[in-house]
Amino acid sequence: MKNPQALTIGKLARHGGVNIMTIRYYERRGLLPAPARTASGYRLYADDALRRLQFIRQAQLLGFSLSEIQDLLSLRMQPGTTCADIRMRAKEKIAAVEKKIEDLERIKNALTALASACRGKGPTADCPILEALETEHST
Amino acid sequence: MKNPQALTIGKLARHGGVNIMTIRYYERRGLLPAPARTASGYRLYADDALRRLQFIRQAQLLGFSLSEIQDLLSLRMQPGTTCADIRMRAKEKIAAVEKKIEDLERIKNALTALASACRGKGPTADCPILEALETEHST
DNA sequence: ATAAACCCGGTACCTTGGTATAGAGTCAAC
DNA sequence: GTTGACTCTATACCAAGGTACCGGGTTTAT
Repeated sequence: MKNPQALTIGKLARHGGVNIMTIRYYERRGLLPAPARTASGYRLYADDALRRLQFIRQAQLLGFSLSEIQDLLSLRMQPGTTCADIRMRAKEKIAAVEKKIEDLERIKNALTALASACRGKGPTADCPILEALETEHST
Repeated sequence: MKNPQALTIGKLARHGGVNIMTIRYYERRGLLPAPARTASGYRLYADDALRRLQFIRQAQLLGFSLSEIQDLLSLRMQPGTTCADIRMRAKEKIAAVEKKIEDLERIKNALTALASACRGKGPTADCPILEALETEHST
């Protein structure tokens, strides 16, 4: 390991807070480029691999799937891609997140209504929650 | 088919709005009880299977997983289960949904901040969205 | 110099909620 | 009385995002 910034896969994994298998998986998926190898076949990563890993994890935290992240990464590489392209992806994701939030709000309201209709005592035979579940119902 | 209310799997599927395979899958998972069979092995369902199917679908719409639905169903069967037990499941689900909403709100806010930091023109080299993704960041 | 820790590739497995396919048997209608 | 629609079982496959195991080779530390 002559290169001072070269990381073995284990070190990259520890620094990046992921599992070694995850790194190999990302490489298979094309999210991480295939790194240099030692004579014996060990992967050797430069620092940019760590930044790439961070990119992936941050994007995941923001709700992007690995496929979408792949898309973001390849956009970034393609010359001619503009900031606007990236921003569009972000806006699309915002819209998707908003939709998911709305769906969950609807679910929450329906559940809350059911839970408050149930006075919470007695046998299940006449539980309004169970009853409601047995009948069609525009949630 | 002497029984007037007996349904073949195909009819049950159509009435319930699901795929035939889904019904068999629910049976394998234990969500639907194994029905009676004709001499030739065809499944024959009574009307309560349809109600059960509706229960499952409604509960899914409310965000319950199939395992949780299984739990609800077996709770309902157990004598001694009270309305309060059911209500507790509903409240737990409400809390989980609320947490998911909060997570998504956080994601949405982070994405919105990034998108508005990006003026949407120029090359990707200095796109604030991409930059933000490369650095650790308490979302 | 030898044990511990590391790494290799390949493959299989996990969860969730189904869907598809194959090859066979059965039922209803014309 | 045969064609077409239906059903049967068993097994495999899908997305998504990994995780685990295996049998071997390599490095590192003592």
